[in-house]
Amino acid sequence: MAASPLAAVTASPPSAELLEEICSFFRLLSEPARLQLLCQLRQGPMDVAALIDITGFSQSHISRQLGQLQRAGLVNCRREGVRLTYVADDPLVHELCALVQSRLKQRLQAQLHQLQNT
Amino acid sequence: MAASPLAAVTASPPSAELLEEICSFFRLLSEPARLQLLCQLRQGPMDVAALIDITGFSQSHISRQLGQLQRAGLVNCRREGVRLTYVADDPLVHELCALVQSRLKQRLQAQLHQLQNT
DNA sequence: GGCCATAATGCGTGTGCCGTCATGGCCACC
DNA sequence: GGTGGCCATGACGGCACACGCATTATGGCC
Repeated sequence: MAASPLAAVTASPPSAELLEEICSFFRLLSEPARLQLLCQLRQGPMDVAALIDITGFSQSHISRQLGQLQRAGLVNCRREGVRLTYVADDPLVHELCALVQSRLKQRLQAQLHQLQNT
Repeated sequence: MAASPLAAVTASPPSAELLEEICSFFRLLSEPARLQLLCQLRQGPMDVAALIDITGFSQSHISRQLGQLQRAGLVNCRREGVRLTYVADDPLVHELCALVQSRLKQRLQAQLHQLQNT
């Protein structure tokens, strides 16, 4: 059963617990700071200092966000001497972003089309 | 250009505006009430009274959430006499949920596997 | 037009989370 | 062992938003 990951969701509304978990996942991605970190780490491994430098956020904030992402399994870290190097090798986030992005794009095009017909 | 929707995201970190928009979209899905509404409407068109009955939320709350979803283009509504019937015929949300769900599942399996090896 | 049901909108409250300051723990190096 | 740089964590302010109550706007029916 449930050979396809689509089946369980398509068939009937998910249970309250599953729904809550899915929401928690989306919530992780709903924060610009976290998504920015993920997108930056997509480029390749980085230590915290570099992330602070790029994003401009405080060190404690970066640390907290990375902690959340790590608990969700979206990033991992390895020690490089005294520094921690974070990696985000999971393609899932970018699949999701790509889907949403194409959606936003097609929506804008539809709005543009409607304006031209007016 | 950008024949594949994956290309733009994979290549380089998205701009701040795009990132913000993507976050806003994820934010819509990060609320259990909204995601529940979307999942219910996936079953088929429904009027507001039915949604109130199923979810147990107040009428004003349902109305607000549906308004947000509608502005994002995730639901539409048609008048059926005095009632409004909402529809959510967009497969995107369920693609996203399915991806996240399979992710959660595989993560739980990994944790289980690790416990068995201990 | 008057009336009723349905949906949308101000308003207030509460809560959860973002973001920073300050502190504490950890590791390498002297 | 002492010291200094790097990261994590407790405490706190502030703000955004979920959620319900009460009210208003809107469309069908007599």
